[in-house]
Amino acid sequence: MNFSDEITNWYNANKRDLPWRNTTDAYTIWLSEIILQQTRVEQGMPYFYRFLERYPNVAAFAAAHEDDILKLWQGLGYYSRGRNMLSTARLVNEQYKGTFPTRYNELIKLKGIGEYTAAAIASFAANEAKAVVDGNVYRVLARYFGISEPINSTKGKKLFQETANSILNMEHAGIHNQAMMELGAIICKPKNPACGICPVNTGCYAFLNNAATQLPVKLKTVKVRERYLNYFLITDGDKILMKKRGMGDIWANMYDMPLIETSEMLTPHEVLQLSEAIEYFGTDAEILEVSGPVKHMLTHQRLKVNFIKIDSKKIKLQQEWFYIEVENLKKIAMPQIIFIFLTNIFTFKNNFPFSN
DNA sequence: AACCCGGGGTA
DNA sequence: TACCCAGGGTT
Repeated sequence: MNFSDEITNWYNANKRDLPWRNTTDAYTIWLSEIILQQTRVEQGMPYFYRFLERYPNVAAFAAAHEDDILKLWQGLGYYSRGRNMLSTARLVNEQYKGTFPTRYNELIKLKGIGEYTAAAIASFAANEAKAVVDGNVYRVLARYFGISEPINSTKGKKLFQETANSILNMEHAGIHNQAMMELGAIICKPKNPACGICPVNTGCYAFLNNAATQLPVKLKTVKVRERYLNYFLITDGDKILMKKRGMGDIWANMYDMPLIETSEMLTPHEVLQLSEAIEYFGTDAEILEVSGPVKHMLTHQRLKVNFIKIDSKKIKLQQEWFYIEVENLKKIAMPQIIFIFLTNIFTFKNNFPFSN
């Protein structure tokens, strides 16, 4: 048996029962693939069910408002995925009459769909002979063939794609792709791979040369930037002052509170003396309570967040600021750290999307 | 080519 | 802490 047959047999006997594997509907597969980008299967699963229930087809998705998509996406991260999906759903609804395309050359044109996702949808929905290369596949190929070219270099990406193409089962591309990824997820894991029970270990470079820990090779990790965020908790009766974030930074178009970012850690008192703070709140703002700094790690940013509850008689409402009933906070999409903070403060019920 | 975009699990 | 996860977009 060749490589593809070996892993396919293994896959058929050992695969996980995942909901998006029981359909050839391109919309459903698209939904699952976007949700699973840089996201663990277990983490994405509840979101997949919730999105499919709320938006069972392209037309339903296309009719949604961005606020609704972001709210449903809350907690999953990489929120541009949700915004791009809405854009793509609307385009498909118009130009493809609500029928999601299944050809690679059509899919690759759509916003939020790159080489991996186009190959995944095309092969799963229509069995088109396109090889997927995701994090799992990089690992399997690097180890099996002993490829030490970095997976995140231009040269490496090309080489790995060509290698994946060369072993693709042209008649059963969908199953082949699933098997490649499943092998990477279940056997050929990043740490402590289960080489002893791997169906292709007898031909594996890394197994034969005890090199699994050295492969794949990945170029330098990006530096982590430190940011200091000072959020202001301002209430008026049962209302709280919130704002909508703009584009061009983390959490685009989501909601948080009035914010002053500083280049270093300042005390709440020092923050209130900044000209920006005086413009917002005047010179007589009173600090009622302080919480923080709360550390929040993103992939490339280390956030240190202070929450400052103030009482000010002279708040100058800014463009995107507004008061909202605390009861209605559960309806708007917030970054996780804001959601957790406000939940702890107010314990507003129905902690949608997920309280666990 | 380099950088940006989240949140959570794991060793 | 460092690395990874069914990556893609922008500059």
